[in-house]
Amino acid sequence: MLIYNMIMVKISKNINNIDLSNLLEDVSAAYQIKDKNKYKFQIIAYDRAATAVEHLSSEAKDLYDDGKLDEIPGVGKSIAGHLKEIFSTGKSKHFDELFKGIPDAVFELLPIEGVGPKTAYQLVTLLEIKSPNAVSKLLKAAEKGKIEILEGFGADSQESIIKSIKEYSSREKRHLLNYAEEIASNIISWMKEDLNVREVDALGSLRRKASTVGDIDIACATTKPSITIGHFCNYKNKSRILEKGDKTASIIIPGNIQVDLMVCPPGQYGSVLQHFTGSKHHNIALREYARSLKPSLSLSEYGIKIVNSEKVKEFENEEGFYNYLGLDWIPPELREDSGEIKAALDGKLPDLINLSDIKGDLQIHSDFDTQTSHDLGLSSMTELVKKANLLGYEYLALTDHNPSMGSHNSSQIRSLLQKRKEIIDKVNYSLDEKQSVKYVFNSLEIDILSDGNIPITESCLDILDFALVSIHSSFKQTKKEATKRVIGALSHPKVKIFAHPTGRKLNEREGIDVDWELIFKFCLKNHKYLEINADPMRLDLPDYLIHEAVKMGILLTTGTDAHHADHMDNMKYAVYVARRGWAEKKNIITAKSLEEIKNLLLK
DNA sequence: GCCGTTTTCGGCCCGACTGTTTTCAGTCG
Repeated sequence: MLIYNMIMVKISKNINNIDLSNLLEDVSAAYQIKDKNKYKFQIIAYDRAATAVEHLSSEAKDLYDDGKLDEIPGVGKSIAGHLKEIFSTGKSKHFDELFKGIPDAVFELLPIEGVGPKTAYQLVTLLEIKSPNAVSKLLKAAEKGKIEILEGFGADSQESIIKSIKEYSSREKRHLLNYAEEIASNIISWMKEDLNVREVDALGSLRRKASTVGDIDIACATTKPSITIGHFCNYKNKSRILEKGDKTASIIIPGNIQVDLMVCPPGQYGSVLQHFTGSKHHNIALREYARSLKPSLSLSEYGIKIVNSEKVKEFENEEGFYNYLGLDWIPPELREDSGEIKAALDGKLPDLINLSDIKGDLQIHSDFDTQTSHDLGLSSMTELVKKANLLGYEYLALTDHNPSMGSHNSSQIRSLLQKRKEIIDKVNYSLDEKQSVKYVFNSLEIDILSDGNIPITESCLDILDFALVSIHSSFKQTKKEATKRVIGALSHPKVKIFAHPTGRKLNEREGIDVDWELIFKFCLKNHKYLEINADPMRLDLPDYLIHEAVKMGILLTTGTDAHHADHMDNMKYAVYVARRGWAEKKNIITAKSLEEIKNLLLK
């Protein structure tokens, strides 16, 4: 959480969406401190605007430059006016007035779990905590026992503040999807040992297959709720119990990972699944839709009821829940409030791609030594083909990195690639009727240099069936430079695929800043394909860009970027992201047959 | 302050849990 003055310093240069979203959250917090009831709807409005800005697929500053600020859903005339004032003058009179009388330290405390605006304000004023370093000052005060003697606080709340601050400072980043899946599967196995448990599922962002997962959510249908909650709290690997009630419980496991459990009788499992899968925004939109029906309906984890009535209709499964609202069942990956409710109402939900549709893997690294500056693969071409057969693929592409430019001249590169081609040809000759694999593409993953050139001559490119290009350096170029760079590299006729397009690494670095609309148009016109990289650390293209690409009719490919035969099992992660981007079988070239894909890649 | 398959006015998602309280406010998801 940034404080207003710190943001103001940045504004004169370039304020990004995260800063802006934090600012709007601070405005909401300020209203909550001033008068929660009086400003009830302003609070809702600013919270929504904050979320909307956070989830924008383009920078708010760019929208401002184009005069499109008030096109953001949830940002109306008033808020757009304040933002315009900030973008043009560096400050907002209205916000200045609002923040008057609220110490900066208050906003510093808001990220602490369990400390909201009111509590933060109480603590800061009663203990006279000053910015900066308000969090560590609060911790010191707590450890000296200064909180428990304050009115409205006690020993328990003091203890929980201490624990929260310690967790907050050592708080792990969000977890990668594959790691979260592993943790969840251990806990699900544990829950199945309780014989009262009828159903158990991982929910929340994990069930929606988001790229990163914060808390792990689990739901259980059980005949004996209290026993099941107790069993959960006895999980052998827990660090501590965060809370334990009749219907929910939360524990912390090593690594500071929070696991939440919700239990219910089997007859309510459908509504519990729905509720706990979220997303929060999907649920809010769904409830608003339900309220707009006649008669007006109210949704909760217990089921559906007519507003102001008592009787709740229960659902054993989710299909029943959605159908009761006149909607098709919505796959969890789509539940982000990005048009899925309207589509479900109109019977126009996409027929999402499945892992079983995938017929090949178009990014794999072998152990052939291309004398590259990047990592070599660890498995031989034969091992990789064997694995592809196990997966039932029709084809795969060997896409080793290009030879390093510093230590090779053009003719050395040429002879290296010629030798490699002969080996791949032999592998192709060795394929027979008994194998599912019919063809191994001779390809290469080539660096895009910072000026948009590639370190391979046209005559070397001719040795290949086709090439991938990707960015491994100079991530901080301006949007204009980077866009030109990418289009330059994609312009070679042999180059067909733009691999891990943003170059992001989850929890490590942001991707490049480019004009995606321009690049998408170029790909569409020139028959270039955007990769969905399955490496759990990349998942690149990201889901929201896939959605944009799908809407434009651009074809995408999937590749695991495997550097070992075992990594080829990661294809499911590419499919998850593709589904989150509304991709159908027809949008993905690796769902096409060998003959079809040859037409796309070799022409 | 936002917004429209009910609306340009009159609504605005829903409930669990905790701590400090004697009936509820704050926080969270």
